[in-house]
Amino acid sequence: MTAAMQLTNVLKTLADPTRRAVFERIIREGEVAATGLVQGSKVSQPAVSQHLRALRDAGLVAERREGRHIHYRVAPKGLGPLIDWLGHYETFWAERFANLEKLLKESE
Amino acid sequence: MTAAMQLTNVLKTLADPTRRAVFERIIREGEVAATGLVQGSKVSQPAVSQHLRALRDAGLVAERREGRHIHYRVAPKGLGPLIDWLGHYETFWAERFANLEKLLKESE
DNA sequence: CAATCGTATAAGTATTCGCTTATATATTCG
DNA sequence: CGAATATATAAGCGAATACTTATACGATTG
Repeated sequence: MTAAMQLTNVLKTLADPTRRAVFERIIREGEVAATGLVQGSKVSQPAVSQHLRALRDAGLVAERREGRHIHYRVAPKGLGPLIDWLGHYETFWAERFANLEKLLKESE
Repeated sequence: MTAAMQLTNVLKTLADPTRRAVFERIIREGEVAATGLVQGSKVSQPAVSQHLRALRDAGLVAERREGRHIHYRVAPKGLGPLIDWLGHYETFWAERFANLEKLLKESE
């Protein structure tokens, strides 16, 4: 799998708002079982399960089985393709947009 | 339009490899007419035109008319929603993944 | 073992997407 | 004005997407 394909996967996976909401909840809660993610979600359990699979396939989350429960956590390396891509073009934006580092600081 | 919706637009727009390739060419070439982008593209002129519209609608490129030609250039602010989103969750990743700034430096 | 709980998969469907060909809308040139 | 150039829009189509309900699988419990 090329870097471009990985980036495409990450972008496609994060582009869906429902799936991104699941991802953000995992970020905030640290480690959550799928049940916990279904609670408070607008969509059904299978839909959440499908989103979790997509997130895992994209390398954005990892799972840990504990009895009947499967706990999901963020796999920060999954964002690597996105970070790399932004960094790769940073020099082109720097000329007219300061630079990404500065932006990251300002956005906090 | 909420911030989440803008982010969704940016992610969706960049998620298509053909469209992202158009965007990357605009980045590299600085300012290009649509004709130049059609040359060397795998897809037809209308397809390129549709991608350019999507990029403009997402705020990722700006255009400047000059006679019959329309020159496209990157609108760096268009990446704002993406940068902001990454920055917003930076603190959550920092614990286990150093921080985005460091990553950006390393990725050069 | 049987019932139950947590999660995944299967199958079907409506919507969205990216592409094509054909046509329309500027803008310039002779 | 009429022809040519640069770009956009229209219409249609096949593939992908995100959801649903129904069912299967895996692990625990009584």
